[in-house]
Amino acid sequence: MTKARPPRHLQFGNSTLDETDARIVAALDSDARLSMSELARSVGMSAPSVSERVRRLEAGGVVRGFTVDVDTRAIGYEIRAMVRIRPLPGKLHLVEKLIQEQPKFVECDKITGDDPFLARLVVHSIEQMDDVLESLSEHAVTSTAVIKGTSVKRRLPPL
Amino acid sequence: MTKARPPRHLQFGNSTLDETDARIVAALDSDARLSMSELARSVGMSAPSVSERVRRLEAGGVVRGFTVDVDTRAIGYEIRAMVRIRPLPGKLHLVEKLIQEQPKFVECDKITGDDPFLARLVVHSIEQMDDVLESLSEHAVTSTAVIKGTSVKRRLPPL
DNA sequence: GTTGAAAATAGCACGAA
DNA sequence: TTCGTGCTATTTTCAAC
Repeated sequence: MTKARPPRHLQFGNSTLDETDARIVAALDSDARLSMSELARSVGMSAPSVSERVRRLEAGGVVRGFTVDVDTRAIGYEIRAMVRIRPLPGKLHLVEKLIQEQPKFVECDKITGDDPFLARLVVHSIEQMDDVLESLSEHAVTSTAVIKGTSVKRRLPPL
Repeated sequence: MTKARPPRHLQFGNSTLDETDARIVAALDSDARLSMSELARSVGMSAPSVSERVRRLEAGGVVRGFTVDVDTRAIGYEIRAMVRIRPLPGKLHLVEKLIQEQPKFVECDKITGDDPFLARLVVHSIEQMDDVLESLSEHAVTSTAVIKGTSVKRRLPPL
């Protein structure tokens, strides 16, 4: 009896990608709008094969979708900040809802430690940042660190 | 004398987008692989016009590119964490370099406050997380918060 | 910004390895 | 089961307006 490799459709969920899938994902990460033909050329396969692999990567949950990388500063959001948020006793769910409903919070993770939330905030000005933080002050304590620059731009880990 | 609106090609860099551009960017954010035809239909314009607007959004720096949203858990990175990093005296640049060269740090911002760096880390296991933090311990003090979940998935601020 | 034609591409069925 | 070929429909691109 030969050592069975799990069928491809079960390989997603915890495992690694094969060489070809990794190259496809990496190529799409640098330009998600590549045509299937270009993609196929860059990995040395036919377009239908690549197309099918992308479909499976999406179906398997590895690829959640394709998005645009917008420079928020270019549209007037001059200030970015990371805000740690500690709701007052009994206000955890209320505060989470307030964060979700404030669209200038562009991302928020629930984390371990003293502060349950860590959120990314973009605003047009310091005054506007103060307004947003002020609107939470009744229900939570916040610690804000303004972003001065970027050391590592969002990237994929090793595939 | 009529109140002059700045010409479109100078509008990027600090201003807001017009209604159509905002709809285009929002549509691309939810699916960056939409065809120009579909995009054109959704905003009620011809394909060449939409195509030209997208080209200008890229040239103007509003759109930096198109990326894929990968679920790192689906490829085995079970643990995500936010790590605050405070280099020891004189080691700021060395530490920044170490962060940049560790591909499991998938993002890192330079921030104000006691800890100069705030980095996002993805790892396969707690043991692997410890390895990464250990590799910095000679040059920096770290504070790690494991991500338990997400309150706000990365999204665009109001356009 | 729109239209229309030519080139490129995507999607499908089918056959080969 | 995965990949490649050939077909048709759709899309992209460019020109002219």
